Amino acid sequence: MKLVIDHNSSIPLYLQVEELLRKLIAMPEYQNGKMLPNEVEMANELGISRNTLRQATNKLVYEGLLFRKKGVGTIVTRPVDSKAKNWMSFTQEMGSKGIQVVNYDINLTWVNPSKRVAEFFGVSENSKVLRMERLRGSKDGTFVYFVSYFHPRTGLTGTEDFSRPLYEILQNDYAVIAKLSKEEITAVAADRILAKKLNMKTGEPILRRKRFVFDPGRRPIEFNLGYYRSDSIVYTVESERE
Amino acid sequence: MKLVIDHNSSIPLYLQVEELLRKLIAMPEYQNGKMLPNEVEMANELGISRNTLRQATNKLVYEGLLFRKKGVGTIVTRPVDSKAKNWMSFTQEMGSKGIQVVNYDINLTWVNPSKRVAEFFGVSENSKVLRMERLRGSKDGTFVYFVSYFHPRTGLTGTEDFSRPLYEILQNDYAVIAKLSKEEITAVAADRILAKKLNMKTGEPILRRKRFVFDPGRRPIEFNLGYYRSDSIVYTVESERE
DNA sequence: ATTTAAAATATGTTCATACATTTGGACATC
DNA sequence: GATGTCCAAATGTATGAACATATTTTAAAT
Repeated sequence: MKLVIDHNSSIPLYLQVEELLRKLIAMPEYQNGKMLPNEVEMANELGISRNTLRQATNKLVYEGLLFRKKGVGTIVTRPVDSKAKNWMSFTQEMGSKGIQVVNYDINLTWVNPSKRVAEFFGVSENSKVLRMERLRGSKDGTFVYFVSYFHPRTGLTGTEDFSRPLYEILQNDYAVIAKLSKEEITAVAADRILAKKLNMKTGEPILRRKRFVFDPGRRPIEFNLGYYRSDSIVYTVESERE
Repeated sequence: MKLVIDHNSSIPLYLQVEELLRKLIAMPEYQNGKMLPNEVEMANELGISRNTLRQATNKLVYEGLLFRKKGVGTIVTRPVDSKAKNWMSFTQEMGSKGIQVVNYDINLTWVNPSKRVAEFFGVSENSKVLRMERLRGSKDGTFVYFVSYFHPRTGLTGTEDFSRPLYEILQNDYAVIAKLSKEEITAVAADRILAKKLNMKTGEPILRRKRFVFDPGRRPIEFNLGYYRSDSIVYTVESERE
């Protein structure tokens, strides 16, 4: 693609470049984790300063369409849309409280998605999605939880270092950014299987969380289903209204 | 307010300034449409370049906390919808789904607060707070929940029309505005009393929500403790991150 | 072959500067 | 009083440069 802008236009250069970048990263050859040309080179090619180019890219970075890695380059995530903050992964949540989290068990298989999960990912119920099951808890055994993560096309192989937060793995290694999360929380009674996993009695109350995770383009990237021993884990929400 | 930053810190100047600005615009004298000092002057005062100052401001502009008017200045906006659109009172939630909510029982008394509630309100455990207990549900009996509301000094008398949403009553009649909410959600087993109220069996799982509510000045205005039959009520959360 | 060190590469931060554009007020004019 | 002109002030756009820092690649040393 030829990178050209109009230096005599009344439209500011940085806006022209922003538009250009949007078109650029929408092209197939830039989809999904590809790197943009480096800043200095690209600025030269466009006949603008590096600062002006950065002014253009900043907007897209903020929107989550691009993200920059110092010393490496600027990487295309996946398209469109943005807003604000909140939520961490559980490792981080626990880590920030000085509690060490241990993966007791990790199980990786390809399975047929349930109807709802298939619908969420927009795939057939006959297709396969990656399911990662994790039993996790603190070293001292004061809390335990069990989560199943479902992934469609993210390219996870199963050989990753899963002691790192999952979102970090996805972002750094696969340019997939978790941006929006919708969760449903209910209380359920532990069945035999769960009770055994979580070291509690059948029928005792468990907190169940279904989480639907989207990338900046509102495309589904993960579904996860978590069961938490509620005597040890409290789910907290903070929200503000206008 | 003295505008000072640390030029020898390892934290980038623009981030320091960003934090500073956040504090600045949170102050009463900058609330609601007030203008910030102009860029050139402010940059001088901070001992940084105008560019660096703008880099800091940009973030807040993007978040909607500030907006700039060319030829005029930079203006502090009204704090608008910074986090989740999330949380309404339950009446509204249900109302928006076309389900009619009925107050089966309302109980109003003055009680001593628990240790945590006393701490939250900043009052003594020997003082009295208003407790309003509500058993509510749908007319057809498909769901039921039980909530206790605790209020310190809001002036509620108990003679109000409680078919209206509580937040509406507080806002319209007492100029108390619920702005921030922190919630803790756990799963617990129904005890005899709760089981009877909610028409379920002892030991069955219930969703318990503790909610701490603050006004715009971060002053505590309500604590409430809700128990929800989880087979009929799902708690949903939607959050976005940067 | 493995480890270490250095260099190359890319983004990150910061500054100084210049000119453009928009707005609002002062002032003169009709 | 209404209108128009001009100026000052504030943000908007753009450049060029320098150095910092993180990452990867390359080369050297062991």
